[in-house]
Amino acid sequence: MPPKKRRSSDKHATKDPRRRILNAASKVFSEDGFAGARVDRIAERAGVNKAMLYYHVGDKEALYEAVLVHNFTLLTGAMEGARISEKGAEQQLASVLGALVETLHQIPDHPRLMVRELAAGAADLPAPVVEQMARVFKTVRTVLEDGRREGVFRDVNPLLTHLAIVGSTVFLIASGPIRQRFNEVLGVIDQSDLEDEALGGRIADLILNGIRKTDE
Amino acid sequence: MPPKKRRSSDKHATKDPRRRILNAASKVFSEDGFAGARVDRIAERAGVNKAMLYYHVGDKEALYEAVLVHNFTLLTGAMEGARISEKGAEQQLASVLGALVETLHQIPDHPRLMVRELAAGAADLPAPVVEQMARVFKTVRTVLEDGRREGVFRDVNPLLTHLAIVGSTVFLIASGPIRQRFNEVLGVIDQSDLEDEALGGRIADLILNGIRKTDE
DNA sequence: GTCTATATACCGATAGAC
DNA sequence: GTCTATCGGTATATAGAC
Repeated sequence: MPPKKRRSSDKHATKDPRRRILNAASKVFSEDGFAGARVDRIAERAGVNKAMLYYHVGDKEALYEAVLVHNFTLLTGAMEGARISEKGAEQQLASVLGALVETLHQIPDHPRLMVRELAAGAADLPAPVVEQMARVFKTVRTVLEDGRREGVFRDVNPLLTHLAIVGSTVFLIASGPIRQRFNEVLGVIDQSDLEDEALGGRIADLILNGIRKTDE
Repeated sequence: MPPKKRRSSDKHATKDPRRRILNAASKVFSEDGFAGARVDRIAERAGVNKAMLYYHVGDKEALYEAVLVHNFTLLTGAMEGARISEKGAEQQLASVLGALVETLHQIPDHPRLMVRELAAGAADLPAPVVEQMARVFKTVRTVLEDGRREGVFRDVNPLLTHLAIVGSTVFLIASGPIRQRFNEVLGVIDQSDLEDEALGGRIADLILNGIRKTDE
C-alpha cells in the first residue's frame, strides 16, 4: 500500500475536504467573481461547514489563490506535455492548441476566472499565479520561434499571436453559456460543429492559416 | 444657437451630471466588477453626492445597464459606419476591424466590462445590451458572408470567426495593464509595435490571413 | 476536527432638512 | 436639485463549546 495520502477508501463521494472546497470555490468564484462570491455558498456547495473552510484553507483570499494555482497547474502541465510529445513546430502548435482547448473545456471555471482577472488588469495577482501564466506564454512562444526557424511560420509577433490564440480560445470556451441567448436574438445558427473537441481542430486551423508561411 | 441641450457653456469641466456619473461608473465597474464596485466610489469619482447619483440615474443596477448601453452604442455606431464606408468585403473587414480596435482603445472600460459579463455567462444581461451585442455580430457576419460570396474569403464558420476576431481584439485591449507584469517575469519583450493604432493593422493582418482564400 | 452563534464592519439605499 | 445622517441588511471572520 502506498504511503501517499491516506484514502478513506471505504465510502463514496468523500474526497479530502480541501479538494472538495477547492472545486466548489472554483465554480463559485468563476460564476460570481471574487467580490461577488459568498463564502457561505462555497462551503455549502462543498458540503462542509463554513468554519471548516477557514480551518482547512484559510480566508477568502487564500482560498482564491489556491484555486487559481491549482487550475493553472493542470493547464501548464497539459500544454507542456503536449509540446514535447510532438516533433515539428506545426505539429507541436496543433498539439499545444489541442491541449489548451481540451483542458479549458474540462475546467471551464479557469478561463472564466482568468478572464475576470484580465478585466481587472491583473493588478494584484499573486506571484505564483503570474508565474503560471508566464509558463503558458513561454510554451507558445517557443513553438512559434521553432516554427519560424524551421521556415514554416511567418515572422509573427509572439506576444500578439499568443494573445490571439489564448484570447480566441478562452473567448470561445467562456462564451459557451451565452451563445444560446445569441441564437434567440439572431435566429438559428448551426453550431453543432462548435461542440465537443472539434473545437480544437477548428481553432488550430484558423490560427495556423493565419501564421503559416505561404508561397508569397 | 442650437436648441439641443442647454450647455452651461460658461465654466469648464462641468458636463451634465448624468454624463459624469456614467463615465465614472464605467471606470469603476470595469475595474472592480459589478459586485466589487462601490457606489460611494463612483459618486466620489464623478464629483457628485451619492444621493444625487441615485436621483439622476437610479440604483446600482440601473446605473450598470445605462453604462453598458452607452458604451455599446459608441461601438456599434463606429463599426456599422466603417462597414458602409467601404466597398469590397476585404476592405470592409479591415475597416470594421479598425473601427473595433480603435473604439475599444478609446473606451477600454468597455471590453473589460464585457469580458466580465462573458465570464459570468452573461446570464442576466439586460435585453437592450444583448441587442447591441447582436448588432456587433451581425456586422461581422455580413462582411464575412459578402466576402465568401465575392470569393475572397474561405467558408469559415461565422460565429467561430467572429469570436476569434472579437476575442483576440478584446483580449489584446484588455490585457494592456498586465503585459508590463509579464515583462518582469519573462524578460524584456519588444512591444513597441503593439502600441497605438498600429494594433488594428496587426490584428487585421493576422485575421485576414486566417480567412483569406488562397490558391489552394 | 467539527459546528453554532455571534461580533464587527461595510455597503446600498433613503429619509428628510434646506 | 442638493446634501447629511442614518437605517437595515448582509458578509467575512472568529470565539468558544463539544
